Amino acid sequence: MKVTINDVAKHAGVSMKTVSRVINKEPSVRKKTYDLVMQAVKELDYQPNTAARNLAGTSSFAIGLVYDNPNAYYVIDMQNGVLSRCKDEGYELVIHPCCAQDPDMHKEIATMIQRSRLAGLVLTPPLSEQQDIINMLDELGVAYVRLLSGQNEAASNDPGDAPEIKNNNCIYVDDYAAAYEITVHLINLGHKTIAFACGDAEHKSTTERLAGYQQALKDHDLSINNELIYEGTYSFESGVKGAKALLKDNNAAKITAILGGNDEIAAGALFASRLMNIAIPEQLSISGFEDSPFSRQTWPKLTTAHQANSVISEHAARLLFSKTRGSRKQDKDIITTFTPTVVVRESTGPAPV
Amino acid sequence: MKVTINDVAKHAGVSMKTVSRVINKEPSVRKKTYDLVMQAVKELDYQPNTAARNLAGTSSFAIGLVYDNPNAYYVIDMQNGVLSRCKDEGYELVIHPCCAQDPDMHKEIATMIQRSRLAGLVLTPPLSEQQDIINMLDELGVAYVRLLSGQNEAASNDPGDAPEIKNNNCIYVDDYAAAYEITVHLINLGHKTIAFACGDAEHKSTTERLAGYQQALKDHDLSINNELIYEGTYSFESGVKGAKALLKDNNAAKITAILGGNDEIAAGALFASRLMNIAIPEQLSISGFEDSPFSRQTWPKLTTAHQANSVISEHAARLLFSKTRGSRKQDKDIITTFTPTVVVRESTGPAPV
DNA sequence: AGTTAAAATGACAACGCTGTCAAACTGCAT
DNA sequence: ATGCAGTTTGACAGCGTTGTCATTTTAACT
Repeated sequence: MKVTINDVAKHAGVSMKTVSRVINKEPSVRKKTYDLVMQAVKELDYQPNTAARNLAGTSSFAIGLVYDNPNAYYVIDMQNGVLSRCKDEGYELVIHPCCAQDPDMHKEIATMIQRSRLAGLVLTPPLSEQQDIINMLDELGVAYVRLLSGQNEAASNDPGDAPEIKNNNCIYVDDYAAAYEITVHLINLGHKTIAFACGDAEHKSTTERLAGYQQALKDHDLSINNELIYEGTYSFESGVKGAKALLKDNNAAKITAILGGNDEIAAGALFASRLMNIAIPEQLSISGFEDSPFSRQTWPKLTTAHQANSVISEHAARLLFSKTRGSRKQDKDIITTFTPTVVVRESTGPAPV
Repeated sequence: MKVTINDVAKHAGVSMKTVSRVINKEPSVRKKTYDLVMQAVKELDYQPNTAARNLAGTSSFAIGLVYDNPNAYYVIDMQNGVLSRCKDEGYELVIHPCCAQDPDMHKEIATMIQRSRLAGLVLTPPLSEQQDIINMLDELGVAYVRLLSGQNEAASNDPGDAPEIKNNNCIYVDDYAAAYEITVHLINLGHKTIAFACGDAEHKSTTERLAGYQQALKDHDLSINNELIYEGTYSFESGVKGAKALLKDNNAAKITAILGGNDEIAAGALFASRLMNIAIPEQLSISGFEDSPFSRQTWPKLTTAHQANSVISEHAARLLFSKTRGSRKQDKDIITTFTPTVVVRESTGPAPV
C-alpha cells in the first residue's frame, strides 16, 4: 500500500538519492535516468511523504499566508492565488488569520514559522506594513514577500546600487494611481464637489487612495476641502455613517459624488442614500474600490476600481518561490506592481445640473 | 536557537520520552513530573517540530478541509471554525478547494491525504454527499466528518443497535425545518402565493429546503404549484433570472412572495424586482437563506435563515478530533444537528391586499 | 515486612527522506 | 592508451520526534 522512495529506487535500479534528485528536479541527472525513475514513480504511484521531506530537508515544503482582513472575498482570492502556485510547486499552504492589533503578533507568527519550519511567508496588509514583524522575519532569516499599497520606490533612486537587493520582496498595488483615475472619471462626468469616505487610517491603502484623489482634484483645479473627507473604516456600517455625515448639510456642500474607500463603504453609502431618498446616480454618484463580487450585486451596480487579487497573490507566491530553496528561476515574468483599473458601472453618472 | 526535545529532557532531568508524553498530554505522567517538564518547556521556549512529529507518529498533526463552494463568506466561516479548534488542539489545517464535478476528485483527495498523512478530513456539501469520496475515505481508514443537509436519521431507527456506530460522523443542518419556518413566517404575513427559487439541483440542501417549503404550504392548506418553483443555481445571476421568470406573468400567478434558495438568489431577486419597478416589501416579499453578511447590505435588508457556519464547522472539527489519536474525549458537548433560525428584516412584509 | 499488580519512566529503534561527501563514470585533450 | 576535469551516481548518517517494550517506581494489598 505504502510506497517509499526505497521501493522506487529498487524498481528503477538506482539509488534512493537519485530518486530524490528526480523528485526534487535537481539538475545533473541524466535524461535517461530521469525517465527511468519517473516511470517507476508512475508505475508504483509513489507519493513523496511530506513529513519526511520536511524533516530531512533544510526547510519544509510549506509556506504561510498571514492576513487580518474581514473581507471574505479578499481573503479567498488571496488564498486561491497562492494556492494555485503551491499546487504547481508541490507545496502546502498554512493559512494564518490573525489580529494585527495584538502586540504579540510577531511572536505568534514566529512560533508558527518555527513549528512548521515554513519555507516562506506571504504578508498581506496591514501586517505587511508592521515593522516589528518585518524585523522578526529578518532575524529569523525566513523568506517573505510583502503585499504593499504604493509604488516601488527602489526603481528610481540609487540606480548605481545593485537594484535587486532593495525592495525585491514586495508586490505593490498602486492605489494612488487607481484613486487618481477613478477621481478623474468622476471629474470628467462634470462633478466638482467630490467627497471621499476613507477606510481605516492605519492602512497605507487609505492614505494612498486619499492622496490619489487629492492629486486628481488638484490637477483639475478643484479645491481640496477637508469637510469632504470622512474618516472611517473599511466597513459597510462606516459607509452608511459616512454618507449620512457627508450629506447632512448637503445644500451647503453640494456634494454630487462620493468616492468610497472600498466597495463595502460604497455599498454602505448606497444604502444611506436610499434612506435619504437620494437617487443614484441621478442625484449622486457613488464609486467603490476593489471590485469585490458584491459590487455587482448592489443596486445600482457599483463603479469601482478592479483589483485582480488572485492574480496579485499568485505573483506574490511566485516571487516567494523564486527565493526559496535552490530555485534559480528567473524573476523575469513576475509582475511586481499592479494598478487597479476603473470599471464603470451604473452607480456613477453625469453630475446633476 | 533551535531547542529540541532532548534539550528539554536534559533540562528537566527526565527522558525524551517523558517529555514527549507531556507534550502529547498522554495519561500516566505524575503531576510532579508534568510540572517539571512544563517549566523546562517554558524556560527554553521549546517548540515541538511538526515535521518530526508527523513523521514519527502514526498520523500527522494536520487535518484537511475540503470544499467546493463559490460563496466566500461560507468558506471563510468554515475555515475559521475549524481553525479555532485546530489551534486549541495544536493541529494544522490544510485547506483544499476543489471541483466536485471532476471525476478524479476522490483520487486527488486521496493523494492529498497520503502526502500529508492527514489525521482527518472535514467534508462540506456537496462533496460530503458524494459516495465515491466516502468509499475512498473508508477504504483508506481515514477519520472524517461530513457536513450534511438534513436530519440525523440514526436517532430514530434501531434503538437496540449500538447507536454510536451509525452516522456518528455527520453534522446535520436541518434545512428542511428552517425552510418550513421561513415559509410559515411568510404565510403568517398573509401570503398565499409563495414562489421558491431553488439552488443547484444536485445539492441536498436544495431538495431539503424545497421539501420544507412544500410541507409548510401543505400544512396550511395552500396548494403546491410547480409553476411557482424556479430551478436554478445558488448564484446572484440565477436569482435575477428566476425572479424575472417567476414574475413575468405576474398577473396570472399573483406571486406576493419569493423564497430564495440562499441569500445570493434573494439578492438577485431583489435586483430584478428593482428592474421591474416592484417595491419590496410593499408589493413583493423576498427572503433569503444563510444569513451571509451581505444580507445586511442589500436594500432593503434581507429576511433570511441564520446559519452559524463557524459554530457548525467548529463542532465538525470537534467531532473529528474526538475520533483521532487516543483522544478519549466525551462527545457529550458536541452538537450534531443545527437548525437555522429565521431572522426577520426588511425584505418581507404583509401581503398586499 | 513481603508480595503483587499497576503506574510511571526510560532505552532505543524506527519513521522516510535529504545533505554530505566520496566514488564512479563520462568525454576530451594529450 | 593515459590523464584530467567535469558530470553523474551512490553509501550512509542524520533530521527530531514517537512507538515498542523493558525497567523501575509506586501503591495496595496480605
